Order: sequence, then C-alpha cells, then structure tokens
Amino acid sequence: MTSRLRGDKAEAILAGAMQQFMANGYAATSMDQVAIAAGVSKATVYSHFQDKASLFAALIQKMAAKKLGIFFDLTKLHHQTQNPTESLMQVACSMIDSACTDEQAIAFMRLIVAESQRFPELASTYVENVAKPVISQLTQFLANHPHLQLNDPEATARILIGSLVYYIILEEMLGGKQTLHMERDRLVRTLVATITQSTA
Amino acid sequence: MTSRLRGDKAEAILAGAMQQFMANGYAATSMDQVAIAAGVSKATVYSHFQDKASLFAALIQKMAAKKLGIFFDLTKLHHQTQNPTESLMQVACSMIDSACTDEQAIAFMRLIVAESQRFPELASTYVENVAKPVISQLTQFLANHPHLQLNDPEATARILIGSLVYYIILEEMLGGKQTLHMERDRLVRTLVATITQSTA
DNA sequence: GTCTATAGTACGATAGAC
DNA sequence: GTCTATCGTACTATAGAC
Repeated sequence: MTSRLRGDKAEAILAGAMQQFMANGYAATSMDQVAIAAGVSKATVYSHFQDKASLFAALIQKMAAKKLGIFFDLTKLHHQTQNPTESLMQVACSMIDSACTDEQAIAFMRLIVAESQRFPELASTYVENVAKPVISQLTQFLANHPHLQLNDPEATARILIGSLVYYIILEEMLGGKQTLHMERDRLVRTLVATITQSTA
Repeated sequence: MTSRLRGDKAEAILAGAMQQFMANGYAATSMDQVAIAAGVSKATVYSHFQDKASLFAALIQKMAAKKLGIFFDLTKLHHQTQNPTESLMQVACSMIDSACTDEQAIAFMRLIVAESQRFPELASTYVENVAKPVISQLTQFLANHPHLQLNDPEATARILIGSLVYYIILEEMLGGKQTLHMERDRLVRTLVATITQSTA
C-alpha cells in the first residue's frame, strides 16, 4: 500500500497540474495551486520536477502520449459499411461528438495553441503524437476505402479534419454556438457530399 | 501638436499593450511591460484604463473592429474570372498568403483562442466582428458565382475556411512546417477541385 | 495629466526540521 | 521523501508631488 511512494505522488502532482493548467493556462497557474490541487506541499512538487516549465513539459508530453487530441482512435474503424457516404458520416460525426463530449480534449487543444509560442517544442510534440497520427490514419482510411477514388487522400484528410476542427473551434471554444450556430448534421452532410462527389 | 493629449497617450498605451499581449499572452504580460512599451508611466496607464482586464478588453475590441483576422477583405473580390476554379484558387491562396505574411493576424487568433475561457465575451466579439463577416462574405461569393451551383453555400464556406485555418494552425502556429509539411498549392488544388466538382 | 515612489500581495524556488 | 516556514522578487494598483 505504501509502495511506489514516489510514483503515487508524482501521479498526484501531474493530475493536479493537469487540472490547473487546463483551467487557467500556464502563466496564470501558480505552483501553490498545483500543490493544493495535488494534495501535497509545494516543496514536494519541486522534489519531483525541477521547475514550473519542466512540470508543464512533463504534463503535455504525458497527455500527448495518450493521444488526447480532439479526435478518437480511428484504428477501430474499418470499411464495414460499403457505402462511402455512410462511412464518412460515421467518422465525421464521431469526431465531432467525441470532441464536444470531452471537455478535456478541447482544453488541451486550447492550451497547446495558447503556449505554442512560449513552448514551441511542446507544440511539435502535439503535432507529432496527436495531429500526425490522426491525419495519417484518416489518409489510410480514405485511400483504402473500396468505393472512394480520391486523387489526393492526404490533402482530402486535411480538408476533412480542418473543417471539423474549425467547426469545433467556432462552436465550442469561441462561443459561436449562440451567434453563429450551424447544425452539426448540416455541416457533416455537405462535407461528406462534397468529398464523395469529387472522385477522380 | 499638443492637442488631443489624452488620445495620443491612449493610443500609445494601446499600441504598447498590443505588442506585449500579442507576444506574451494576457497573464504573462505585466502592466510595467505595457507602460514601458508605450513610453509612459504605469500610473498613466491606470489613468486611462481602469485595470488590466479593461485594457485587454479595449485592445481586443479595437483589433476586432479593425477586422484583423487571419483573412483579408473579400469585398474587393468579385467574379471577374468566369472560371470558378480560378476564382476559388485566387481566394484560397490570398487567404493563406495574407495570413502567413501577417504575423500579427496569427498572434491575434492565438490570443483569442488562448483567452477564450477567461474572456468569453471577447471571443464572442471576435466571432461577431471577424469570423462572421468572413463567413458571410464568402457565402455570398459562393452563392452568387455564376458557374457554381452549390447545395449549401454557407456550409461550403465553412468547409473552405476551416480547411485553410487548420492548415495555417498546423503549419504556422504549431510548427508543423517541419514535420508535417504539405505544399500550399497541393492543399488548395485539392480543396478547390473538391468543391467545384460537387455541384448540385 | 503625468510622474516617482510605494503599499500590499502573490509569485517561484529553497532551507532545514523530521 | 515530505513537510513548514521563508527568502527575494515581481506583480497589480494607488497615493501624492508637480
């Protein structure tokens, strides 16, 4: 029960750091807040992490390793559905819904964008571990779909993801739901129709 | 020359605030930094703006009123070109180039996203004054184009803008240029082809 | 209206007891 | 390994001279 003391505390600190950094951003989060949220003293935080920047970097790298992006795992999705329209609708709707459900994923993306200038190497970590795999998987999905004949599956994957990310940014992050709302299905329907009808 | 003293100082303060808030974000910018960047004393800053949050709000509202988004003014663009492919290519390339050229526009978008939780009303101001007009203008452009017959011009406008915004976020903001680069023309070509070939 | 000087607080990081 | 207590600094905001 008292084994892995160091690991337990380290996990608690990272959990507290996640909560605070996600809610307030890097600069507005104090090490006191992290310590309180983690249930340890501030000195304990500094015994596990060299300084504030190191703690933040460790947190981001841990979250990026978990692939905690705004998108779910695409590897489960194969081409069970023969109809490419249904396949793509399912993919797009799942992406939007998983993003809208998971408040943490949106906060994570906001944090990466917010600190991309101060911590460019962490932004690269996010791109490498989150964005790149999603684009890659979706590209394979599009390229291998039996009934889709796309000229450039990778460019199409970026168009699809970009449309969904921008929708989520506008609706969920910037509060556009109230002044600029568009139904999810309306966007997805047009998006899927646009892609499926532009075969080679 | 000494007229409009109050206005001159206020403008200088806003200019200094813009420089600092854009570079460091809200929490990491101190009122001392703003005062130094503006060339005035800190007390003068507080004589023109109630507190830090008010100064920030005034700055964001001023920038949003200038329509300083990542996109340029679309009103100049009419349908001189008969070919819809050429029209859309021109629109898309202009948007990306103006965003990549204007470092300030990218910093502004990053700032809005970064502080969208702390200042939701400022995010709404951005949506209302920047994002909404761009979507609206592009929707009209698409709807009125003589050789495009789109089922849903507004949804298509969001798809187009979203693809470009995500491209800029990945390439310019998150440093994806190095590990995840795609040629601008390759994305734009696929995007325009996808849209033009999906007519009603 | 603008300045210098400063009050009062909170920050990041550490020393030393246990 | 974890705690309490604290150091030195930097912060937001203001008081008072000119």
